[in-house]
Amino acid sequence: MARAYRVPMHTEATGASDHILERIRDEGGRVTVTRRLVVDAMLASSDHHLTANDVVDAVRSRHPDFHRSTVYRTLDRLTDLGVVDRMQMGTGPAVYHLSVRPHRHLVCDRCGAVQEVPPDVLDDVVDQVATATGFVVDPASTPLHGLCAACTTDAGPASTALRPPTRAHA
Amino acid sequence: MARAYRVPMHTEATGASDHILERIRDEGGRVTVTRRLVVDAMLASSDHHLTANDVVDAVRSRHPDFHRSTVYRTLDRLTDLGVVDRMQMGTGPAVYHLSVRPHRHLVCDRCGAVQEVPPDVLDDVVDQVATATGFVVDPASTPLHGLCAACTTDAGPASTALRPPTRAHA
DNA sequence: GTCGATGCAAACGTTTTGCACACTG
DNA sequence: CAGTGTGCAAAACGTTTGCATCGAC
Repeated sequence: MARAYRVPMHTEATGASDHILERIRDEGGRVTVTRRLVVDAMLASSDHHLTANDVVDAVRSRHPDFHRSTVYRTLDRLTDLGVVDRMQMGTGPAVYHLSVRPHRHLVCDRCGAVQEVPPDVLDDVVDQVATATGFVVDPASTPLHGLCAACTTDAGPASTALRPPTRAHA
Repeated sequence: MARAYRVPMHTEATGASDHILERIRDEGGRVTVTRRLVVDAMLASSDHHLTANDVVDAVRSRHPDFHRSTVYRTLDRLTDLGVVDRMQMGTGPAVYHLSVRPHRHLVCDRCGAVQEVPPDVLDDVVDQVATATGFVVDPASTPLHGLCAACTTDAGPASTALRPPTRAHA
C-alpha cells in the first residue's frame, strides 16, 4: 500500500510477527506495512487454512488499498522462506498456512472438507521414497486426497460425483 | 523437462477402448466418436500423464472440430467411472492418466518433473488414516510433492525457489 | 422420438506480469 | 540514494456453463 502509512495498531500477535518479519529482513527483503498485515492475518487465524483471497479480505479490512497481486507476491516470499506452506486442493485456490504447529491435511474430493492429522503420518513414506529414489517428499505441501468418512458411507456405489467443489472448506 | 519419460508401455488401443466404452454405455452414457477418440488418446500414451490440453491436441489431429469443453466433460465422466485418475499438480493444469498400471507420482515443486513410484508406497498411510479417522485416502489422486534428487543437491541451502514452474511440462 | 453429447461462445476464478511510483534501509 | 515492494491494470491460464443442435439408442 504505499499510500496509507499511518497504521498505529498492531492489534494481533506482535512478537510472533516480528520474528517472521525479521527473517524477511535477514534475507535482504524489506519489512513493510503490508507484509506485517499479511503475517498478522496468518497468525490471527493460524488454525485455519487461508486462501489468497481470505488474506486479501483480512488485510483489506484495515488497509483498503491492499491489492490482490501483493498477497501472491508476499505469500510466495513467505513460502520461499519456509514460514508458510502452500497446498493446492483440487481445481480451486491454493491454501496457505503457517508452518508452525505442523500437521498434515486430508482433503475430501467430494465435499471439499479439509481435516488435519498428526504430522508424522507421512514420515515412513518420506524415508522410503528418499532411500529408493533420492526424491525428498515434503509432507507439508502434500495434502492427502480421498473421501472423508461421511462421504464414504454417504456416497452411492457407482457414479459418485467425486469432483472437488469449486470452493469448499469448513 | 517435467514429463517423466520412462516406463515402456505396450498398450495398443484395440479392444481395450471397447471395454472402457462399454462401461460408459452400461452407465447409461452413449458411445460417441469423440469419446472413442479420447479413450484412444489416453491408451496411445498410457505411459504419459496427459493434461486436458494434451488430449485436445491428440484428438484434434483426427477430429479438428473437437472442442475443449468436451474433453473436460468426457474426462470427468471417465474419472467418475474410475477408469481415469485425475491429479492436480501445483498451480498448473490437472493431469489425467488411465488407472490401469497403477503407480504413484512424485512431483518436484522446483523443476516440475514428475516421476513414478510403485503403487504400494502409500498403502500403510491409507490404513493408518482410515483406522484413525475414517477418511479413505485415494493414493491415485494424491501426488507426493517435494524436491527431486537433482533439485535437492542442486538447490542452494536457503532462498530456494521452491515454486512450481508456471508451466511445468514439455 | 427421447435424451444425452457436442460445438460454440462466453464467463469465471485464480494467478501472473509490466509498469510507474512509493517506501525501506 | 539504491533497490525493493506496491498499486494498478490487464492479461494469461485452466476450467465451467448456457444454449442450440446433433447424434446414439
